[in-house]
Amino acid sequence: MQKPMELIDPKICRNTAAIFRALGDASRLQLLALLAKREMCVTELTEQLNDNLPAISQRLKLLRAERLVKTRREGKHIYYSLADNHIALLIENGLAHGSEADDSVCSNQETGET
Amino acid sequence: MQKPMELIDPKICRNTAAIFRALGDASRLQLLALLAKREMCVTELTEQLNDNLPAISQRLKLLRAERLVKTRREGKHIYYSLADNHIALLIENGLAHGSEADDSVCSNQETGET
DNA sequence: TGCTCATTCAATCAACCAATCAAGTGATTG
DNA sequence: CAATCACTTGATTGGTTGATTGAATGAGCA
Repeated sequence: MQKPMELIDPKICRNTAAIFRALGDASRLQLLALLAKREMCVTELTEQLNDNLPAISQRLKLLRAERLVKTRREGKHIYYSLADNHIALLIENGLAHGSEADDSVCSNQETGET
Repeated sequence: MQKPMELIDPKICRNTAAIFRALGDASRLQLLALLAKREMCVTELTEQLNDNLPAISQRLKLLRAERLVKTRREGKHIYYSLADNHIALLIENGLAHGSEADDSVCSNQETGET
């Protein structure tokens, strides 16, 4: 056996993996990309994403648990935004890579454009 | 309803999410971090990570399917390495964020250190 | 204070995921 | 060409995850 190499601290590893896992879903990613532009409340997100409200609330709950988004209450509305700029960078970075990746991974080729 | 905002192309979104999902596991992340240093064959990875061989092979299969790693055969050995530098950057970036994150997320505090 | 709107929470269920083990493949060596 | 080494594959199985529904909460307004 070769000399053992330095491994990453397991705690950090789990932490980081949790962040990546939270980013690892198309619906959540779309949601985050929207929040990267500006803060929004659940209702507006629901309309923008054309999805049902509890589902989005559920996703936001998960993202909040992983501290990827933060909230701000204003009267009746609760506004969501990205927790910090680091996250925005990570998303941007990932999307850049995801864009240039080949399309042979996806079997369906709907454009989704209006 | 406010004016609809530009959503990300669903195909790109799924693609990116798939990459993040592949990164979203502590074992795989540790594996990738090791490969970020230098290419290695399965046997060596098994020793370095102190895990069983089929498990690691299985993880590599998944990572290969998502094109995060690439292989190079040399005689009996198959050497694995990161698919491209973009991936290395993404991992580095994520780990940086994962390191500075608080530890209250994890409920168990085993160190896992030998 | 009671009503309503915006949103969250809790529980259930289906789908997906990853670990494991045994068997298979493909390249080198005698 | 048969054996061995290095690794992959396939099937199973237990554990996680996410969607859904309906009830609950909390702020503002009459």
